This record gives sequence, C-alpha cells and structure tokens, in this order.
Amino acid sequence: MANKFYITTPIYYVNASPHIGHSYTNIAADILARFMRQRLGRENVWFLTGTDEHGQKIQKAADEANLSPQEFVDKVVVQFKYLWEKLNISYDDFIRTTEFRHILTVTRVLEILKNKKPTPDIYEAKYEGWYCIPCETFWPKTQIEEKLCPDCKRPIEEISETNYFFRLSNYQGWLIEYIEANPGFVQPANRRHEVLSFLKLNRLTDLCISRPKERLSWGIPLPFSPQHVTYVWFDALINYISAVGTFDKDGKYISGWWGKDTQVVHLIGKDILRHHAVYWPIMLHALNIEFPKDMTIFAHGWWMMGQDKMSKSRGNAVAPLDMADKFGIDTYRYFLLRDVPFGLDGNFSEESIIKRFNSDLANDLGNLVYRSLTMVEKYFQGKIPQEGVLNEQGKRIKASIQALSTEPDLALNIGFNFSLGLEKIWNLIAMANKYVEETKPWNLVKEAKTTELEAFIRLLVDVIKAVADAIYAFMPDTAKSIKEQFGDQEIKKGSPLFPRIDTKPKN
RNA sequence: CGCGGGGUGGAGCAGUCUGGUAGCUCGUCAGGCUCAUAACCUGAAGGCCAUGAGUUCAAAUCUCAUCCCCGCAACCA
Repeated sequence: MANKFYITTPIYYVNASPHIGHSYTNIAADILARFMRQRLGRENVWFLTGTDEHGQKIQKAADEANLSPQEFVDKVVVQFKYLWEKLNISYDDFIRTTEFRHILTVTRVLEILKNKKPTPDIYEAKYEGWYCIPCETFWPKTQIEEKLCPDCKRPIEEISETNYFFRLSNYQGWLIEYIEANPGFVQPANRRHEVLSFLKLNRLTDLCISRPKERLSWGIPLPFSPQHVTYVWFDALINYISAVGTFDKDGKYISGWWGKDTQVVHLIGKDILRHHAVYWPIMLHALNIEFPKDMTIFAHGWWMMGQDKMSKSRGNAVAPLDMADKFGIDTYRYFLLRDVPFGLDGNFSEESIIKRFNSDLANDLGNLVYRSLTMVEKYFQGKIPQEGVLNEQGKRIKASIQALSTEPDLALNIGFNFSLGLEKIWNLIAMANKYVEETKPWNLVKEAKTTELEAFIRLLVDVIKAVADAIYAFMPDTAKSIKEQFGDQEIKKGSPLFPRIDTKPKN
C-alpha cells in the first residue's frame, strides 16, 4: 500500500448548474478521501476537485446570459462550491482552469510537447471536414447524410483550416501494453475491456488540440500560435497535474503528490472514460511524467430516472440540494453509495430513498442507537458501565468489531465497492440488534443480574462506537452525532437520528 | 456479422472470472418480545437462474446459437 493518496474528481463543466451526477462523483471521492485519512493520516491525503471553464459552450452560455465568459463562470462556480460545502465534501483544493497556475502549466505542456526532440508531439496540419456554422460544430464524414447537420438539420459546409494536432497515434501500442500490464489502471474490469477492445479494433487518429480564435476566443492561447486557443479537453485533463505540481526549467514535472509513493485515483463517470483512459495516459507518457505507484481511473455508472437518462432536455434532472434538504445530507450520501454497486447504473427515485431511509437508517441503525441510549439511561442512570465477562455471542461480536477496522478484505472492498462495505457494517448492526433480543436485558433487570447486564450494555455501546467510526467516511455528521451521544463515561441522549418517514396514507 | 453491458422468486440486486446443496434487501404471511422510531427477533410461502443445443459425474456459472432490453460508435463534459 502506498503511503500517500491523491484523489481527484472530474473538473465540472460550468455551463449549467450541478445535478445529482456531479454530486455522486464528489460524494464518492469524499468518502474515499475520508476513509484514507483515517488510515494514512490527514497529511497524507490530497483531495482535488474543480471546474472546467473554457470552451465554446461556456462562451455561448455567457453570451445568452449577457455576461462576459469570466463573469459567467465566476457566478456558476459559486453554485458548485456552495453545493460541496452543503454536502460535506472535504476537498483540499479546488482548481479552476481559468486560474493562473493552470494556464501556466498548460502553456508549459504545450511548449514541451511542441519542442520535443527529435519528433515533436504537436504538429501543424490542415483540418478538412464538415462544419455546421449555426451549431459551431464539426462533424465527421460518417455522420453526415445529405450534407445536413445531424443536430439541427441545416446545411453544413466543407471547410479547411490550419490546426494543431497531438500525436496520439504514436502511442497506441504503448498504451495497449500499459493497460494490459496494469490491470488496476482502468476499473471496473468491464470498462477496462471496453477500452482495450476499442484500442485494438481502431486506429487512433491524432487529436486536434486547437481552435481558431476567430471562432472561439474563450480558451488558453497556444504559446506558438496566437491565432489559436487550446481545445478544452486537452486543457482540462492537465488540471490533475497543474493543481499539485509544476514543470522545472528542463521540463521535468515536480510534485509532492505524483511520486512512486503515491496512489492516484481519478474518479470519473463512464461518459468520459475515453478521454481519461486514452488521451490522459498518452499525454503523461509523452511528457515523460513517471506514473505513480498505483494509478487508477475508475469509471462509475449513471443515475437513471426510471428508464430515462437524466438530462436537461428531458427536464428530469434532480437538484442535489433539494434531496439533501428533504432527506438530510447523510441520508442522501448513504443512499447514493448504498443502493447501487459502484460502477453500475442505478435508478434514482424518492421512493427508493425513503425505503433505504426507513429500513436501513431508521429501523436498523437509528433504532439501535436509540434503544441503547434508553437502556443506559434506564438501567444505569446514563453512566456507561465497565467491560465485563462476555458470553459466546458477546465474544463473537467483539471479534467482529475488531474485524471491522482491521480486516483487509473490508478495507479493500470499501476502496471501490462502497455498497459492499456498507453491507458489512450493517451486518454488525444486525448482530447488535440480535444480541439485544437474545440477551433480553429486561429479564436481567428483573432478575437483578447486574454483572451480566453491565457486560452486555458495555459491549452494546462499544459496537455502536465502532459503527460510528466505520460510517464516518460515509456519513460524517451522523458519526459525529453518535459519538457525542455516547461519551467516555456517560451518555447524552438526543432525539432519534432518523425519524421514520411515514408513507402509509392517512385515513 | 461494428463494440460493450444486461436478462436470477412480487420488486430491486449479488452470485458467473476460479462449475458442485440458488443468496441478500424490500414486500407478503405467521409467531415472539417490550429496551426501542408500529421499530427489533424467529419462522414460512414464493425461482424450470431469457430460450435452445453442447461439454461434464455435475452448469445460473464453461462453449455455440437465438430472442429481448440498454449504452457507445471519436474533436459532443
């Protein structure tokens, strides 16, 4: 295991407000960051998120809002930051592609690749193809029928212009070998297969990384051609290194978060897999940047709204804040990571949230906490008793508490298999509920078996504290609240953590 | 013949790589208990694991074929 951990989210394109998809990625990243901080120490974890602020769509959205692009992005960024704060996203750094540090690094990358000896990785060439002027979009020949734009159905023009290209094609063989030699690089496995089969069945064409300024001015100027700005994706991917390091005079990349001792995780949605699994590693390789000890690109699935994709055009996008306000931040975080195995698509509905809330949070966890508090209060006047001699069941539970924090399997699984990790925690909660049932403390009270009762209650409290530690990464507020209610010596009972949501129609 | 994913009790899913009594959650039904948020615990009903063929002592799991659903198909986050 590496001793440092660097996790990133995509930088979000700020042409619109955030939806649950954005929040899903950031919550997952936040959980991993918190989880790793518990294990490696706070100073050994770096969590980066940010925003992608250049490009045509931003320029267009800004025009429509009657603002300059900079004014426009400044405004939208506030929404993202506000959301992350509300959702308890504990990022260490927030990068914006319009920041100086980023622009500087992108400029250096372009220079280094352009001046590379003996063969530059960036070259100039004529681009020829179809272009729809109203849509400002290029179309490959294969998508064109009858010389009409596939999008708006208006006539398109064949154009020819000078652009700059990044020599992706040179590195195809290298990339295939790299991915095959590093099974953990692209995850989950089915995405890895997807990328590999794509690479094996197609010939990569070089990536056009420039846009003529007369068409698009909102971007980072090419240092070797003032008439062009950088293509947004090429600009955007570089954020992962521009945020945590710099290039020295000789073009060597220096960073405290990109060494052989660091595990790097790029969390992304499956829609941007190709950019991350193809363009990005080739860019790093072309720049002679050494790969970290462990590097993973993990593509998670999408949230569907019933059978439909979530999209603005369908008008079915859900605002994360609405859900968090309605059900609570921790409930929202729990639901997203528990309901669907990370990597697969899921179905989003308020009904499923309520189901999870009532059964897992209210009935299992909330009720366990509450009934335990009541017992400490009633049987011991709020004082937490000392440890005592345990019966067989008690010993088993104690072993499970240990396992929760040390079992390598669990730690590993929580890494990306969030739902399984939560399931294991909930197994312990179920054990505790069963322990209460079978010990029947109410009988121990009647029979005045105080020693047994003390041992029982103490273990129950210990289980709950262990659960609180285990769920901390997922539900930080809830963990904190549980810890506050169960002190070292005595309890401080509050109201139920998750009051059941009544779904039965009232008569 | 483009590429990939999926089709498992009423619902949602795991299991498939590394064949060997089909598992989880919710729901339903019956019972127990009272510390608790009508919560908790126990038990039960319910599946020819899409279809057909093959390999094998043995197939949800491997092979082939077929049907159905869903993504992706390159300058569009």
